[in-house]
This record gives sequence, C-alpha cells and structure tokens, in this order.
Amino acid sequence: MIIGSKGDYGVRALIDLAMYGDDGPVQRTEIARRQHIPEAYLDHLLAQLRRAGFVRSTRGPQGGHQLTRSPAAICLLHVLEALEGSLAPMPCLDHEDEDSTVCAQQWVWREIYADMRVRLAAVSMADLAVRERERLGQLAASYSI
Amino acid sequence: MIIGSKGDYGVRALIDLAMYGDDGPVQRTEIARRQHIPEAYLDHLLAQLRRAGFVRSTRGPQGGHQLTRSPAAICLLHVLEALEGSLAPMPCLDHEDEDSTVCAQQWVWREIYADMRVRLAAVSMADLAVRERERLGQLAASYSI
DNA sequence: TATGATGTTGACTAGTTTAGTCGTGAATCT
DNA sequence: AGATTCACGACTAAACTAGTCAACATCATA
Repeated sequence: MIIGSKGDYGVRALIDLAMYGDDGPVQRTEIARRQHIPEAYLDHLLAQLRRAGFVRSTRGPQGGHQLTRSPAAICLLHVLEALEGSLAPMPCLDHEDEDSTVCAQQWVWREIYADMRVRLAAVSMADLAVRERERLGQLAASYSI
Repeated sequence: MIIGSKGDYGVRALIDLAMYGDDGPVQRTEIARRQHIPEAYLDHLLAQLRRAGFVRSTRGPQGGHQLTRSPAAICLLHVLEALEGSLAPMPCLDHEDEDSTVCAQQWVWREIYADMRVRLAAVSMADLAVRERERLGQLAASYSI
C-alpha cells in the first residue's frame, strides 16, 4: 500500500481549499466536517502541508488556511510525496546506489515507478476539484430525483 | 511500499529454482545461501509458494523444492500477489464497491494499478532467470578482469 | 488591553504489520 | 533405526499507522 489515510485526507484537504478558499481562509473545523476527517488528525496533515509550502495559515478569529498558489499549479505527485514520503513501490528504488546485490525484479518496478510519477505529476489540484464538483453534483441530483 | 522483503525473497527463491532445479529438488539451505535469505524465514515463503501451487516439495534425504511448471509459465504478477496479498496502491481499489464516498484520487490510481498489473503479468520467472544469469556473468567478469 | 477564536506542537497510545526466530513434529531415504 | 529434509504454529521486537490530547502561541476586535 502506497497511499494511506494520510495521503487521502491531505489531498482532500487541499481540494477543499481549492473549492472553498476563494473568499478568505478556511478553518480546520470546516474542512474536517466537509471531508469527514478527524479534526485532531487533520492538524498534523495541515502542518505538513504548510511546511511543504502548499498552504499558509493565519491564527486568531477569521483565521484559517489558504493555498499559497493556484490549484492548477499544485500537482498530485508533489503533494503525495510531501504527505507520505517516497512513493517508491519497493525499497531499493529509493537509493540510486545501483547496488550490486540488487533485487531481481528491480527493472520492472523501476519502469512502473517512473510511469506512476509521470501520471501523478500530470494531475493538479484544480483537476481534482473539477472532478469533485462533478461528483457532488451527481450526488445531489441522485437525491433530488 | 508495495513490495517488501517477502516479495523480494520469494521471487528470488523461484528464480533460484528456475536456475538450479533441473536436476532434482533444491534444498532450502542452498536457496538460502545463494540468495542470502534467512533460512527460517525462507520456510514460510516456500510454504506460501507451495500452497499457491508454484512449487512442490519432497521430504527426506535428497528432498527439496521444485517448480510445478515451466518458469516461462509463471508470471511475476501472480507470484507477488501470492506472497504479498493485494498489490493495490490504495485501499479503496480492492473493493469493487464503487463506494459513493470514494477518495478523490481514485481514478488516477486505478489507471496506475491497471497498468502495473499488465506490466507484471508480462514478466515470467524465465525472463527473470535470464536477467539473473546475465547479472551473475557480468559480476564474475568484473572480478576476473 | 482583555477575551475568545483560531492555529501549533509535541507527547502519548492502541492496533497492525513486518521480518524474523524457535521448537516440535512429520515424512522419507538408506 | 537414524539421518535428513520439509511443515507448521507459537512467539517476538521493532516500526508504522491512525489517531487523541493537552498546553501553548497568535491575532482580531471590542
């Protein structure tokens, strides 16, 4: 498993900011409620995202979180790597050691990994926000019918 | 991380059988020595591989392990799934539930996962054995020069 | 400048997974 | 019978995951 709840929640938080962050900061509690994320846990994820430079926060009343850049300028690859660490599917792919006692399957996984990163780099938070809006729309429609 | 030492060791064990299993059963101790796998741990992996139908074993003197089929007929995908369980990079990809509260990134990862399985299915133990022979050859050459 | 709303941080925890070890037993060959 | 080899379940230490909690820092505003 490469992506756990960290990566899932963290990305959802950024999507939330992309969707609702246009008129001022968004508070943790709102994000947590809308995205079904335990509030105390979200704290840590937002801290990671802030340290990685994706969001900035302001304290005090009317405080909250905002993206530091346009959602279109934040790609999924970088976000996931900030949240989960390396996405390498097997340990030996992290070190460029070219170790002589390499695992036999390395070359297959190296290709898979490279491909994976290309795909993830091609997806932005804006793309995900669009999908999310569509999903919410369909959900609303299915209830109202 | 999708592949741990289990997947690495287990595949190496099968490659070892592919390379040295032509004249009778190969013993655990030999595999463990050649592949640098803790013997007691290798037991468990061989048991898994036997239960999954990739190897058969015979006890007693001159006993050991053999592949049940030609190395060319055993693909990496099935071996890894037998050893590691599901290779899904994120949890929601395992259930075909089409859950309505899906994670936002699901579609990207679904594509990556599908691609990964195709690549892994295209590689056989015979392919890996060829590579391994090449690697050992080059290693020997580099020492003798 | 006091107050309360808000984010920040580090310590802590329960449960799970990983990577093994160990001991006993079962089968088989000579 | 005795040596050799695999079989299997119990056990363990360390790391990781997914959180919780409490104390603290900062800021807007009345």
